[in-house]
Parts: sequence; C-alpha cells; structure tokens
Amino acid sequence: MRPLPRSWFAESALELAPKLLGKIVKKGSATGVIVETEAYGTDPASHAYRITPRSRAMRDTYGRWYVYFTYGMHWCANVTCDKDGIGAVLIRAVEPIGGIALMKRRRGTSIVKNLCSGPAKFCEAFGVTGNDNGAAVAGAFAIYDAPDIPREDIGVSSRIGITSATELPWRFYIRGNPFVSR
DNA sequence: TACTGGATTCACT
DNA sequence: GTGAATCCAGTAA
Repeated sequence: MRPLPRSWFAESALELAPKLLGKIVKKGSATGVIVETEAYGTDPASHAYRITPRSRAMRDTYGRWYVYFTYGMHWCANVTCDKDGIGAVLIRAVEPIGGIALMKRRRGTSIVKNLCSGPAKFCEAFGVTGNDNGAAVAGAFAIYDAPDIPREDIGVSSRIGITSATELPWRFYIRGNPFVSR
C-alpha cells in the first residue's frame, strides 16, 4: 500500500473529490475506505471564499489537512488541494476496515455503521482534532492509493451555486455503500 | 468587545 | 420530523 504523494492533491477540488472515493485513510491503527466526499472551492459556501486566518491553510498550500471546529462540538477534516487555485475536499464518510475496536471506544458505540458515517463521526473515530490542522497528508495521518471507483458506481449530489445560480457538483459517494451518510 | 450563526449529531416525539 | 447541545471564527461597532 503506497501513500499518495503531495503532487496527487494538486488538482482542483471538483476533480479530486470523486478520485478520493475508494482510497484508504489511515491514522494510527484506525483505517478506513473513503466512501463519501464533498468539494469546496471558491464558492461563497466555502471557508476559502474569504481570506481569514482559519482559511489560510486552504489557500496557501495543498496536500494538507484542514481541520476546523463547528457547532460547538464537532471537528471536520478536509484535504486541501488545487495547486493553482483554492480548494478543499471534505471527508464526509468512511467505511471502517481496521482499528475498529479503537473506533468503537472513541465513538462510544458498538454499531459499526455509526462509527464514521458522517464528517464529525469520522473525526471522532479517527481521533482527529485541531492538532491535525495544517499537517501534511502523509506519515501518521495519510491517504493511501487504491483502485479508482468506476464512474458508474459514483453518485453525485448537486446544489445551486450562491453566486452563479447554476448547478454545481458537490457531494460524491459510492453508490449502494451502507456507510454513506444520509 | 459583543454578537451571530454554523460544511453536525443525537435524543426525543 | 424537530430541536437542543455548545463554542469558536468572523463581523460589526
């Protein structure tokens, strides 16, 4: 199993989000297959739309973790990308394949389906916090290569862009996978 | 300095 | 289906 090199994350969020499906994410003994992602670029819905201290990680680099705290109790983890622009891909759901006992303990549940079937659940199960913000996607917390998911097996949700009023691809997921959220 | 609202989750009805 | 929990970043003053 080969960790994805930094150059792999140089593409835009919209190209990268579907390509991340099926890849292996690993932090310590916690291991899982990415089954759902969400693309964020320069749309006003993205934190990167405004230049702030928090969003600098997203604008200045790629191939790093962008971890932020939301709703007073949840962490969400993104991979920064787009060498020439601004982008990040939110990891929305993961299928647990290793370190499941540890995840169960962290999540306080024995139901495997509830371990990582949401962005904040994934962070809790993998022990991701603000300490990981800005860290390179490599080493202890990395994404490993795996065969691409066939295009026909990838589902796409779209939404209306705030500025453009056109439909934008948004959420990508592996069709039929039980660990996809919602 | 104070206020507002959020890339969510879970319990409860 | 609905609402509470909870705190930080961003914005306005």
